[in-house]
Amino acid sequence: MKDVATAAGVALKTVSRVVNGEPGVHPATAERVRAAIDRLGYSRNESARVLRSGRTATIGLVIEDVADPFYSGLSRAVEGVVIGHGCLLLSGSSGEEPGRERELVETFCARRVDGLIMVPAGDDHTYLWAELETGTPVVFADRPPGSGIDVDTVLTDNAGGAALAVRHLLGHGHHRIAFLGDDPEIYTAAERLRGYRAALGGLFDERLVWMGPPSPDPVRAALDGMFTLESPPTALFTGNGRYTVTTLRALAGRRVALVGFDDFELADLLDPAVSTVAQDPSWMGRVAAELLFRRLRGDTGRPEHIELPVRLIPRGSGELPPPPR
Amino acid sequence: MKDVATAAGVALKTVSRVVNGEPGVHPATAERVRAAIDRLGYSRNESARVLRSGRTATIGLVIEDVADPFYSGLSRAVEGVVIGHGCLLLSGSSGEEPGRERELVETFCARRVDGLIMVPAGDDHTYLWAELETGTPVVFADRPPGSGIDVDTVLTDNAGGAALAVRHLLGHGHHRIAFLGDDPEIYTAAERLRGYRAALGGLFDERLVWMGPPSPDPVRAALDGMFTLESPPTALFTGNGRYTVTTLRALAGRRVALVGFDDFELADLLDPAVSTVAQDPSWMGRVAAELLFRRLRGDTGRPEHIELPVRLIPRGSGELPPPPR
DNA sequence: TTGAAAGCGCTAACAT
DNA sequence: ATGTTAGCGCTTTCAA
Repeated sequence: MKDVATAAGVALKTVSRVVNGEPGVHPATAERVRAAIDRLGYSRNESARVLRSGRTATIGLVIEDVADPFYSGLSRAVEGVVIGHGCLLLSGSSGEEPGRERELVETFCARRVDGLIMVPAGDDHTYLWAELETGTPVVFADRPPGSGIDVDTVLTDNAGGAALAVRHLLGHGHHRIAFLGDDPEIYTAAERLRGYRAALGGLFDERLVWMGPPSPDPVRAALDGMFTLESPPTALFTGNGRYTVTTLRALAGRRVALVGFDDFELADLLDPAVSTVAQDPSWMGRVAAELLFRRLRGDTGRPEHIELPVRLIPRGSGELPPPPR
Repeated sequence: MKDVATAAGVALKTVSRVVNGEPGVHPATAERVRAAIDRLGYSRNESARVLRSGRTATIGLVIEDVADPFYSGLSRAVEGVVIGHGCLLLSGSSGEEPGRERELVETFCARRVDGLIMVPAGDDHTYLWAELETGTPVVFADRPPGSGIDVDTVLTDNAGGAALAVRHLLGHGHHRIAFLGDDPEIYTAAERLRGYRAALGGLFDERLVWMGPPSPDPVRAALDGMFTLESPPTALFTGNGRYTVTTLRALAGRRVALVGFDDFELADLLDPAVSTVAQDPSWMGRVAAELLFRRLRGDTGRPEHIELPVRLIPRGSGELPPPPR
């Protein structure tokens, strides 16, 4: 900046004004400065600007895994809003590990992000206290913060979506509906189980519930176990997109009624086409990011707790009737 | 840092030493400092560190779209390597717009990233000259840089993969093999067309080639046109994952032999299961990132041009015989 | 083993 | 409309 000033025959501050588009610079002077900038290939050092001004124009995003379509969709939406506000996005994947989540958050905070959006992996977020006190806004997405923290949160109506799926299957004559989902330690899985159970009421049978990681072998074993019960399931409700796919593979062509939580590409091309309870990851990302920027603009209202609705997309698999007895 | 120093009764420099794990601090002193750090909830201001030291420990990644599984897989792999080197990843999507690509690169450079990995959207990268001269290493992935720039590059064997697909279909008795792919302005699309054409030799017929954006209506129209030819195609080769899916939808159940470039989840569950030419996005990401860190470690050898092999995964659709005449 | 001082490149506050 | 000065929080350099 000093060199540009010398080259343009002005003071350093004038260059700063031009670079920042501040008013009160004579057009001709500004032009001279811009010419010097181009000639010297100058570009402002953001670290220095941040150090002085305290504003980084950076938002941190912690998700579970960029390679998961749900989170990459969410990322893309967050990125869009962030860019639209002239900011840059730092992002990282926790891989469902609380320690990694915390490391990422601490790294982002050390870089003085203006705000943070996170899909938590752990359930203890008291380590955020210090940062929250300095005024950095934090928005939780997809899963709520652990106890002791109350900030803006954007969730999906998980229980409602699960109930929707179960009622849909009940409506098509099923009484034995199994649930396969993630470990209930994961918030969304627990909520979906809750909705499933509530909608089933007296029909609930714990032998038709299996929760664990969505790996092929355990899922196949679980299904085999259920199908050899005296009164086997006639319909399945799968707790997320990965589960749906793993389950479909394990079924190996057997035609069983199925509704899956999470929509996925190609659901319409399978045979039967797969009925799903669809969340909208872009919507969640957009809402979370907008909530964050509202805080950055100075909104100090009470924390918002938004629950996004889901919709059931009937495509065939969820409308299969129970087999005749 | 000053406050921590005061609290611990040492000089500021000693705190700096402890924070950076520099040697030459008495264990007891270090312990006092660490206690003060915890008590005060201190975390180092990275901007100040960067300003002074010049090293940001940050890598920039420009891709086409995080929400595309190919690029999200690549991102995840890059992130892994970057984190493993104690750095942070800045990433952004160009959305296939050269202007946006350049903006992202400039933003990253203004933030003084230590290095850059990019999937270019445009074909003029002379704007990188200034940055390259300052010693910032740049690695191109998936597509090569425009002329005038020679840096490390990691590509897929696009032409070879296309030829593999075509030879596979020829081997199953097809003579009329259509190609549907992106606009040849996109490097990978042009290369795949080249491989397709080379493998077909005299059988090449430009009426069986359609290139454009992978939108449902145009693709359906193109297919309809080809299938009403006097001598219609008996097999299709689709130029990327999105194309494969769009084409499958447009086929609406018609059984036509098909091999798609890019593997995708669920390819095995469709009927017929889809044969693909599989690239490995994670591998590409890892190789690109490792190339970058090699440069950051000071390797000044000539630019590397790596071409990753692909493999054909036969699943059924590529092995369908031509219909009897 | 520890500390003091200089200064990275910029912007805020205050002149002129 | 333009310039001057101080200082953001840290690392580097040099000294004790």
